[in-house]
Amino acid sequence: MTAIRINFDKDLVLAGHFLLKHLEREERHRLATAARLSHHARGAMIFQKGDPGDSMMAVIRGRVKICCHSMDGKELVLSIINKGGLFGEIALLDGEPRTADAVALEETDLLVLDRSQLMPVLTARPDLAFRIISVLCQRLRQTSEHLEDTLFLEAPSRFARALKRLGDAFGKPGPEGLRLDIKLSQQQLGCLVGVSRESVNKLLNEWQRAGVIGMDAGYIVIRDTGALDDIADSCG
Amino acid sequence: MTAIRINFDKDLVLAGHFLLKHLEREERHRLATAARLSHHARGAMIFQKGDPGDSMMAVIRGRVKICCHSMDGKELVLSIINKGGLFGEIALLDGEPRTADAVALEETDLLVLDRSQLMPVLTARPDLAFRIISVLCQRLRQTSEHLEDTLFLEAPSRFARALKRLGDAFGKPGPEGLRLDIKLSQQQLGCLVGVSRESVNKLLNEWQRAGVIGMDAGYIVIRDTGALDDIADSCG
DNA sequence: CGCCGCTTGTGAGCCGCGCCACAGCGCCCT
DNA sequence: AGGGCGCTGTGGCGCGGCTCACAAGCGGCG
Repeated sequence: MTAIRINFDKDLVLAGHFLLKHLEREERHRLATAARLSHHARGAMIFQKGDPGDSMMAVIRGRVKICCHSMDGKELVLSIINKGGLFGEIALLDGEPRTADAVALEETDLLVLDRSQLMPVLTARPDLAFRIISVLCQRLRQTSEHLEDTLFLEAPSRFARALKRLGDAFGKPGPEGLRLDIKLSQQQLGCLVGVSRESVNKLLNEWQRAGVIGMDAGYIVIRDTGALDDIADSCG
Repeated sequence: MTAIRINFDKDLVLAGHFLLKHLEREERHRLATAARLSHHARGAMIFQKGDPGDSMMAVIRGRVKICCHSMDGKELVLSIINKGGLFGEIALLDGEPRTADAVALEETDLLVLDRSQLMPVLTARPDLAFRIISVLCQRLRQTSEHLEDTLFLEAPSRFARALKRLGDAFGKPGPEGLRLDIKLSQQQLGCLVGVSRESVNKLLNEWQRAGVIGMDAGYIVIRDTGALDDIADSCG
C-alpha cells in the first residue's frame, strides 16, 4: 500500500523535474522505482566533503545548504537549494569525492538517484546529457561570478548582490516590496558572502534606516531595488 | 599543397587531444577539415567577455590566459591554458555569451571548433559527451577551490598554493628544484591570486631569502616543496 | 645614444573589516 | 520561574594588505 503510494509520488516528482520531464514515461518510471526517498531533520548533515559520492539528490521538500569549512572553522555557504532543485551532481558525474557538505536547513525530503541507475539512461538519451551539461555550465558561471565578486568588491557591494540573488531565488512580492521567504540568521548571511556577522548586522541596520530594506516578522523585505542596485554596482 | 599539409596537421592535432582521440578516424577527419586555424600575436585578445560565443578552441602552440576585469580596472586571471589545453567550451555548450576574456600570452596558434560542427558528433557519440561532462566537473572543482582559497586564506597561503599549481602545470624538474617554465610578471602573479603586485614582490623576496624558492634567468624555481606546503597549509 | 615604457624593489600611511567584548532579548527546556 | 543558549545590536582595537610614491634596472626603438 504505502509502497504503491510512494512510487506514485516518485513518478510525479520526477515528471515535475526539468531534468527528467522530457524522458519517456517508461524510462522515467524505471528511474522512479529505483530512486529512494530519504528524510532529513533540520540541521542534519546529508553528506560531507570528502565522502565518496555516487548519487545526486532532488529536493522535494525543504531546503538544503551546500557549504564548506576552513581549517579554522569558518564556514562558506556556496548555495542554497530550494524545493525542485538538484544537488550533488558533480560527484555523481565524475566519480570523485564530494567537494562540499550538504546540510538540511529545514525538515527535508530528498529523492536520491544513484549513478548505476542514471548512467544507462544518460548514454541512451543524448538530450538528457545536454541538459546535464547546461546545468554544469550554469553552476560554473555562478561560481565564477561569486569568485569575481569576492575579489573585486568590498563587503557592502558583495552583500547587496547576495540580497539580490536571494530575492531572485526566494523573493515573494509583498505589499511593501520583495519579501525573502527564507529565514537566515545574520551569521548565515555572512557565510553566504564571506563577511563577518557583525558587518552584516551593521549593513542591515544601516540600509534599514535608509529605507532600502525593511524587516517583516523576521524576514527581510527589499523595499528599494534601485538603491540596492546602486550599492551592488558601486564598484567599491 | 599547403592545404593538404595543413589538413594533415589538423588531423594530427585532433588525434593528440584527449577529448577527441577516441573518435573514429572518419569522424575526426571530418572535424579536422571543418575546424579552422587561427593565429594570435602575443598580447592579442582572442575573445572578450560578453561576446557571443559559439566556438571552442584548442591550443596547438603558445599559451592563453583567461581573465576578467573589475569596473575599476583590476584584473583577475582565472586560468592559463597550455599547449594541448582547451578553452571556451562553456559558451559553446550553453550558447550564452563568453564570461571572460581570452588573451594570447605568447605567439599562439589555435584550432577553432564551431558549435555547428561539434554538436552532431556530440549527439552521436555519448562517450564524447561524458568526456565533456568530466571536463566541466573538473573546471567546477577548480573554481570552487579557488573561491575557498580566496575567502579562507590570507595572501601568503594563497600565493603559495598558486605557486604549487603553477608547478604542476608548468614545472620542469631542474638541478636545483622545480623550474616554472613560464614567464609571468609579478603583476600577473598577483592577478592570478588576487593580491597586489607589491605584496607578491615582498613574498617572493622573503621566500627567496629563506631558500624556499630561487630565481633562474627570470624564471621561478621551487627549491623547498615542503616549506611551500607548510606555508600553503598554515591556515592563516 | 638617449628616451620611454615596463618591470622590480621598498618604505610610509591608511583603511576596511575581522576579532573581541559586552549587553539586551526571545525561546526552549527543566 | 529560572537558567541557558543562540541571535541581535554596538563600540573599540588591531592588523593585513592595498594605495601611493619614488628609485633603479632593463630592453627596444627611433
